[in-house]
Amino acid sequence: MYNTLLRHFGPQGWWPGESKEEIIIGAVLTQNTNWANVEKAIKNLKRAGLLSLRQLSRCKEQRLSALIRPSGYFNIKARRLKAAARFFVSHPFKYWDGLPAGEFRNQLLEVHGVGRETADSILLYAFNQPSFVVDAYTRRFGHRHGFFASKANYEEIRNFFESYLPGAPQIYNEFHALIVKLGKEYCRPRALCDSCPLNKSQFFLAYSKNKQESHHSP
DNA sequence: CGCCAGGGCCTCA
DNA sequence: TGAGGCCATGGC
Repeated sequence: MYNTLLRHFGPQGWWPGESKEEIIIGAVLTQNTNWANVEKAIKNLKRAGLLSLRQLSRCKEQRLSALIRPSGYFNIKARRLKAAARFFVSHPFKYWDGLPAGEFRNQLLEVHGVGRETADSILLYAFNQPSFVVDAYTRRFGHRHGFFASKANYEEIRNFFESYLPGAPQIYNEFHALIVKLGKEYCRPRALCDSCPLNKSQFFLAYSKNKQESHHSP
């Protein structure tokens, strides 16, 4: 499926940010939010010279929330950005060199506003660590293909992908980005299976046949 | 107008 | 542990 998606859509070139710091900031801003809105907030931050964790840690929360208003949840996200900024000021990037990714992940999860997906996005896209990112698109895509139950928990789903994929960050990076692309164009809330690039794959056909035999809905 | 978008925290069983 | 409420803007 990875190869089919890559062939169909081409390399996605993620993360859409230019620096580690911008990726971390974007990971918080994009929580349950359209990326286009995040870009407006990032542009505001850049113009204000605040696209930096050190600057964010010094900025007043109220000023910050005004700047990131277009990204939605601006009061909540201002607080979360401050927390993430403080975290990386007290534990700079170099601090994590050579430390186990699992420990880094646990520390990230302690930060207010950094949950599993945000932590994994930071690990994978800012630090090139092989942690598979599970988002709403991933759940929808995986559930529709019968990989796991719709109510499967985060770690269960992450483990599913990590156990079937080579543990290379570049693969996790590209696959997640491709799943997002698929989720936006085909695997939408109302699924467009007829034109989906995956409905011609050998795996999909075998799966559909299986489903039919066991009387499940498609 | 309603739906949706690259979640996470808090509360309460 | 997990379900449910809450947070908010902007595009279609």
